[in-house]
Amino acid sequence: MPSSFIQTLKSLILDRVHTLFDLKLEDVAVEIPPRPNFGDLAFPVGFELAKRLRESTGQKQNPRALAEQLRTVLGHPPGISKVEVAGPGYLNFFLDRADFLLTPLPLATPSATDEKAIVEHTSINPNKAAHLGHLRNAVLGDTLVRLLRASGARVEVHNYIDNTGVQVADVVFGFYWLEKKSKTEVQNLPGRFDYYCWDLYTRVGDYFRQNPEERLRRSVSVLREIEERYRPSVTGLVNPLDNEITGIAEVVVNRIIDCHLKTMARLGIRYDLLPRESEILSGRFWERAKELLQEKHGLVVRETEGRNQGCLVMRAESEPRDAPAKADKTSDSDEEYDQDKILERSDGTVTYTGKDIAYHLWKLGKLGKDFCYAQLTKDPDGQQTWITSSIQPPPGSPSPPSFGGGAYYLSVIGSEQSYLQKFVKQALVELTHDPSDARIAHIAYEKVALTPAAIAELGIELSEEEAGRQRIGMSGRRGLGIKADDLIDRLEACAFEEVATRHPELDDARQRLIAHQIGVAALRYFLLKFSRTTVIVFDFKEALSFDGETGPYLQYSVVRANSVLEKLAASGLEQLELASLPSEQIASLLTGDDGDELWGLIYLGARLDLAIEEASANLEPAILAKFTYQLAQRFNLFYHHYRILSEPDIARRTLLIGILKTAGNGLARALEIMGIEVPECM
RNA sequence: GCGCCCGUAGCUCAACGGACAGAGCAACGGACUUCGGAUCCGUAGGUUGGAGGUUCGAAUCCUCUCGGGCGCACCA
Repeated sequence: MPSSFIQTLKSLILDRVHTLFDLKLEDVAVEIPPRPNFGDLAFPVGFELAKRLRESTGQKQNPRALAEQLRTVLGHPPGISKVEVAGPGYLNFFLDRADFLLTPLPLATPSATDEKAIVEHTSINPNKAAHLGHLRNAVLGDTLVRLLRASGARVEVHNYIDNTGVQVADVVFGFYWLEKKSKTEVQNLPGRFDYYCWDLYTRVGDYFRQNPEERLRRSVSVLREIEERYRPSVTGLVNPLDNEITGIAEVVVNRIIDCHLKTMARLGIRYDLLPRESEILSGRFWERAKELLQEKHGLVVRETEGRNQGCLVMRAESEPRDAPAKADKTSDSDEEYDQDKILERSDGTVTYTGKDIAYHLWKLGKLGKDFCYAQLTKDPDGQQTWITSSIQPPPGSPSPPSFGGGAYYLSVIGSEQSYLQKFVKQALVELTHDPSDARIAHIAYEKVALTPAAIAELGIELSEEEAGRQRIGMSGRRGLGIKADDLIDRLEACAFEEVATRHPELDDARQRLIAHQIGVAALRYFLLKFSRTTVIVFDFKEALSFDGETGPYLQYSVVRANSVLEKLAASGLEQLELASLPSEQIASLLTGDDGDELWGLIYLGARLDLAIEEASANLEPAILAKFTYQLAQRFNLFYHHYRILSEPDIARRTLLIGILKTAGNGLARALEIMGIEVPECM
């Protein structure tokens, strides 16, 4: 694999440092200088050298003088026009602009391997409509997938379905006891099923707040019943549909999954596999995982006394493994917490953490078990989505691809679950003997919150305490949130209004397509521009805006570039290949103030690969989002500053067109990774 | 009590330990007889919550402190 241009320069510097100062540095820092007159690549190597030489010789050295010494032995690296020493000890490299434009040097190289990555995202409880908080998860996850694929990785996308949890049980309780509906009635309920469940779920929550004893008697029994159905017994599996309660659960889950997939498809988000929790139970994944865990001495313990008596627990890292549970744990007061994590309850059932460990072992191909699969959907473009199944597929069914067995995995899960995920990761790292635990990652992100004002706008009442707070997190449990489809509808409606007035000549279908593309761009960029650790405080005005730092602004830039190219093609103007120009001519056009400005755009566009690399390495799509916006700004400046079609000088015009194409292509590529389409016009 | 995240312009957010802390929004003032103004330019706005420390260099790392969020279930 060819190493990147930056890597080559680094090696050169390290080599010269070695011969000149007899010093072996492992690496040397590189940065993009803050101002163009500082060159294109800066190495603050003088400082590092001074420090290291002082450590080894005890003598103080001048960083700038050291950089100067280094400069004299660098020679003339290919692609570099000059090297300057600047500031208190920087080594600044100036790229050969014309050469670079004609044959761009690779600033970053894709870290392509043949290994399979498994990315899990979305994973919404299948009992209600998706809200904006869920969209943040899905858009982050989907963009990570696209980002990894852009760096050449093989990625398998999972959307985990917790079809046996309390949330589903609560809605089943609502249908069965509050509404007295039959399985068939639930199946045939007309209208938006996910919206119906959204309201029902809220009503169930209210009901349980008023009748707490009902929760214990009814809902928990529903939960147990659902779990029982999927737990293999000596008589084998029971068909869940045979029973009214589990039948309702099955219907709810299937109908909601269908809604969620449709919602996500609007944003261009798809999945390869939907692993269901029921199959983790019926496939006895936990039993196998438990065996593996117990083979590791001291990793898990069956408590014989204390508050966790009878449970299988995993010791917190902070506590010594072999130590018995603290004696005073029975007398724990309210303010003292037990750090250990229960994996198996005293009644023998497994907790979420236990199931998650088993599931993730399977993801890495370390469980020694597999699911059965059924094809769920097949799109016209051939893309298939599969779902796990409790039964062997009938003969003649399409055979599934090989799922699981990834070299590593990334799970997009809210940061409020960090504590839990720490245990999952700890278990996984121990069981897989993989010291590179960075590749088993919980991608934590913060929630989308609402202001009390926005909640009031939704017509939801708050307690006095909450109304005084600055922001309140979305909660499906309380029906507190912006429903995903509502927001997408609103965005598309706003965009449609604009498109219809700007382009009355287009037919309705095309107007709607463009409005859809713009709405999705606004939403996806809005969710991506914040770094993962930032709590997004939702603001209608900001989210519905198409001006400034928004997705539509990015699209508009590409549309402008495309429009110039169309006009150019139609104009019959004489066109030359950029490569046909003498490089001295290009060089002179890229000199001076004008040249600096043009070069700035060329060089920024070339750094897209660096941004992609950085975003992948940090698993932070916001890095790419911010970069793309910067590139679009720069492009718009260029667009405004230079008339391309009316440029009389053909050499200059050729250069401008070349730059426009490069920048436009770069922007389009970045948008593709963010899942944003380029409309035909805007 | 313990753990994690966050305090940067009026508001919302950026800034691999590097050179003078940058954008958008809001405000105000401008832009060629348009390759489309969903654009561009300018003005104004900052002791990076506070105090110490490490470093040639700190918004960034360490300690303390103040303020906010989230966790710490035989729920997920």
